[in-house]
Amino acid sequence: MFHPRKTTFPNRSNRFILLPLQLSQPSESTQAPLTIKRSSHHQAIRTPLSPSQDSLLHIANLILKSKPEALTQTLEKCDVQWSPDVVVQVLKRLWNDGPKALQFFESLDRLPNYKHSTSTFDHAIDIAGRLHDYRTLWTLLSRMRQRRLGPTPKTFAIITERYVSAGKADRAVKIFLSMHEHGCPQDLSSFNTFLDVLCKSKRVEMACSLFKVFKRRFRADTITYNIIADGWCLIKRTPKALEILKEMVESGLSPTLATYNILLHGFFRAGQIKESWEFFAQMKKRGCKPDVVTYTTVIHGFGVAGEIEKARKVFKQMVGEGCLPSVATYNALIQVLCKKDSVENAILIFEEMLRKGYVPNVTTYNVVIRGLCHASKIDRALDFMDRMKDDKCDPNVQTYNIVIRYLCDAGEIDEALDVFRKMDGGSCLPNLDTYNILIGGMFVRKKSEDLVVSGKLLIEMVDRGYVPRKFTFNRVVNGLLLTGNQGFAKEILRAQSMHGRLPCKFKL
DNA sequence: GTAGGGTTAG
Repeated sequence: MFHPRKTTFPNRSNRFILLPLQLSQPSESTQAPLTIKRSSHHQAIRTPLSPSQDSLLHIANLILKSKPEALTQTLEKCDVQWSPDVVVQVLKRLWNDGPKALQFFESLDRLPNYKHSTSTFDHAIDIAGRLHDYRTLWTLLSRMRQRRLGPTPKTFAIITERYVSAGKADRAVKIFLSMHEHGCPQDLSSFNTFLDVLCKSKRVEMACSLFKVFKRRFRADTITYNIIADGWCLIKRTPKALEILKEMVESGLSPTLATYNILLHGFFRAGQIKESWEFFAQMKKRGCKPDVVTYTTVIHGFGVAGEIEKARKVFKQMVGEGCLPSVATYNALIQVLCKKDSVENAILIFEEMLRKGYVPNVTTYNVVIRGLCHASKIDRALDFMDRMKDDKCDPNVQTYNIVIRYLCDAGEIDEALDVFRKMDGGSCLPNLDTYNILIGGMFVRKKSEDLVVSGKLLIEMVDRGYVPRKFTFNRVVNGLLLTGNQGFAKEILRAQSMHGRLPCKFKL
């Protein structure tokens, strides 16, 4: 499944706004891509600022609407000084339309005054990998090398992650081990990154064997051991994590606070609540001062286990012990209140965090919105979504997915479609989950017109590089046939044979 | 893009 990588934009809202002003301002002065302003003469006036979100949105929409053959022309006509920074931002906006993003990347190469950078190549390689288009991926890599722009260790982190998440972990190991043949030597940090990629995809056994073979060659450090321990914790095998940490100490490396936080989280994840509590107590007793990550782990862990009072108590305690909660701490508390207490109590905490000067981020809003939807208060959830826009915290694809899912479940299909339409003209393109949720919703009312919409959505998602499951495909085609839409059903089947990407099962 | 906390329900 496709999961967009975390954005690399500075996370403004995660900062505690009572900090001195110069600390809470992300420094943007070092990069100065150009932005567009139109005078009354429709002539572009360029000012040395990054393009505004609005103009990026405008550019992304132009690209989405443009036919592939006209794309270079469209780009020439854009009143933008193309620079790698601007291109990366546009590629991020086109993230959920991989084929378009790659067309955009290619068209730029035909512009006389623009040259791709290491970073734009990395993004294009990432997108090709996500589309499982490995031929394009390796072509891009060799072009990158010809132009002396890489590949860098980051490029290989991207490639190996794409292979692992496509279920090709063995191939990823070979690629990692052959990095040097592509002009990129391995070192400890690329080794650590690769082990982390394997662990995060739950290929912990494989990571561990690789670790055993190469730990001496790469001189495994604390971070290596932490990565492997966290891997075992992720699959709830805390005894294996403890084993690794024992080995770590024997090899002369000292655990850090991160090590303890990993283990603490592991106990909670494995449902070993008693062990978690004892471990947390031991940490404090032995003078290992918990930090905000430790407290957030404990609050979330107790909450998930249904121990709301304990979670609240720890939240109160942390301030007394000289540790201020972060936005993530609030998010953890709000989430567990939604789940195990009530959304009303969660909103009280949300309001408390505002009073104390914290700036909620998109996760905060998503947690509250989900809580409201879950309590069948969809109208209030929609109010919160509007409020996000006012608070300069744009809804992301998850926000839309939550609301669309609950609207479909409640049978409010027209409202769900309304929200969906807002996405396309908006800042965020639908992802695979969005299409699956909405196509499923088109079967709720058993209306012929809904099935036509489901067919259009199916075609659109394929155009954007998503592969529907066989189940989805058959369901839509069958639905169309059963509601007298034979013509459209045939059209979809024809598109299927042309694309060759759709699952092939259905025969007329 | 060398590690640790917060976003889905079933």
